[in-house]
Amino acid sequence: MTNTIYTRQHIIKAGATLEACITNASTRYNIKQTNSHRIFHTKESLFSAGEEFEGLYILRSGSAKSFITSLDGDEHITKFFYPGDLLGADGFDEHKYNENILFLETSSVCLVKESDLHNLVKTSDDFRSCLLRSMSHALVKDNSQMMCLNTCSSEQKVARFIIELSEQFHSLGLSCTKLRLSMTRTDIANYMGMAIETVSRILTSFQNKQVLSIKNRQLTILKLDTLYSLASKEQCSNDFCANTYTEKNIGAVY
Amino acid sequence: MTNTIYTRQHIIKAGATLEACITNASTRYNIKQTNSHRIFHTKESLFSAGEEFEGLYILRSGSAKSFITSLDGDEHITKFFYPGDLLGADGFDEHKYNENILFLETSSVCLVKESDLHNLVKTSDDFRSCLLRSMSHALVKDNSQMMCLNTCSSEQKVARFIIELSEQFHSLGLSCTKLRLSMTRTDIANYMGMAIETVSRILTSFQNKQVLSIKNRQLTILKLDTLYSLASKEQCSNDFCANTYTEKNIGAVY
DNA sequence: CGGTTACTTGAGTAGCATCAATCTAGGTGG
DNA sequence: CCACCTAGATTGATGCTACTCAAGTAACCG
Repeated sequence: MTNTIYTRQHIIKAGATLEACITNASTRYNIKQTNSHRIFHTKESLFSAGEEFEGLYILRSGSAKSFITSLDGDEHITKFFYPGDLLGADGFDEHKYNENILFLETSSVCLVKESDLHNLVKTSDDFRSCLLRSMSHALVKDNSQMMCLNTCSSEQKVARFIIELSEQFHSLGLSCTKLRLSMTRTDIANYMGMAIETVSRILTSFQNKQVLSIKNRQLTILKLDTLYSLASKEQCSNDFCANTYTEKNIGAVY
Repeated sequence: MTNTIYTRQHIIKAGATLEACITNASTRYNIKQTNSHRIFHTKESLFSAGEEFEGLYILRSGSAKSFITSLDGDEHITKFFYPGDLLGADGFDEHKYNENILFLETSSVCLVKESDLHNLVKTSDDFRSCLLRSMSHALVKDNSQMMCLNTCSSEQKVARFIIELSEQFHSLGLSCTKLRLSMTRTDIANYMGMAIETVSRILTSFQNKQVLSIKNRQLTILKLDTLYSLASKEQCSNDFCANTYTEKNIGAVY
């Protein structure tokens, strides 16, 4: 049964299910399963924009980032990936990958070759549903990310980023309050469309508010509910935002 | 043969091809074709977020916008649609539509019911490829839109918006220099993440620079190449941006 | 342990949003 | 057919968010 109740984090499930589907369907419909597993290390590349599309990858462990490059050479991070996530779905378009994937830590992936993919889509109802759902979910996430980029203040952006991460970790069965960031501050800033100094300042202000504590890459969320209210729009209008830059001056760490 | 050479605008082709695929495949594989055609008028809604997913729509004529609503009720336009575009692909995710679609003018659509969709994907190689390509292309476009929102100045955003529109029109066989905007300035501002006043000011500045002329919704591009350079990053750094707000004061319309 | 990369903090300012007022066009009803 | 009304668009003045530049500190790696 694939009729699970779908939550906000279900891309993970969909991803996990995808892999299950592959195993199931391969044996059931007697499809020669050629999906290979590989391990990569920090800063290694899975593929780059322009390379021939070979199939989809499922991230099994670790984490990665995808980025595209503008004509003038600067890079923009489009997404961070965690176990269960699908990599390379943008490759169907022109039959070559559209983005670059770099691993943020030691990670393992599993390749589903294009030919297998088509067989699986044809024969397995589960797999077909999973794949469509997974790509569809990516579109949904893109929309909400775009809305955030367009309408959120920097403070809200950082709060949202941390919450998203926390939920992601939670859905993977990890702690949602104690997390290790696998990306740099620069990566976060780039992804969220802000200056690295702003990210740093806001994280410091969150620490001053006792909302979280962060040392290097080790993040502990102290007040999850406050973080949520910082991420929502109404909350911000009066005090919080204004204080981000000035609170040191009025000297208060209540 | 679906192995066309893919250009920037090929989502149109893919959309068009999609429809062709449906017709072909339906007759060839004897699939009961239940896709219905309907006509909508300005400001009418195709579906709203949360409604049960029934299938995909292909826009045949006219134009539409999609938007999502945040918790505090404000709306954010996520995309504009033109003939050939696929509507509702985000519905696979939770089996309900995720966004709202409103038509910007009198338009017609064609529904491909979910059941038909699955049959087509199973039986028709062409249709399957088209669908995957189409969804994949949406992901690619999202990425470039996000990069634009994150890194472009307001001037670049407006320039890019117009160029995108021009290319869209061109790929539809219409003039790429004389176009009628089907959306309001407010819509453009919302989509591009800026204030409506800023959009208006920049359009005025483009007119002063003789790059384009715009009267109400009727836009004529006078210098396409200049527009392209305004949209690229390097160009902006020195003169143009600084002058956007001040050029009137120094009084010059060279 | 020197060199590089990552991060923090401060000061100054530009770009753009906001507020407010005016203008225009399209639609409606008397 | 004209006067009115409302939504859409323009233009100006002002202020704030967040970027840039700059300098210093901390962590990491060979």
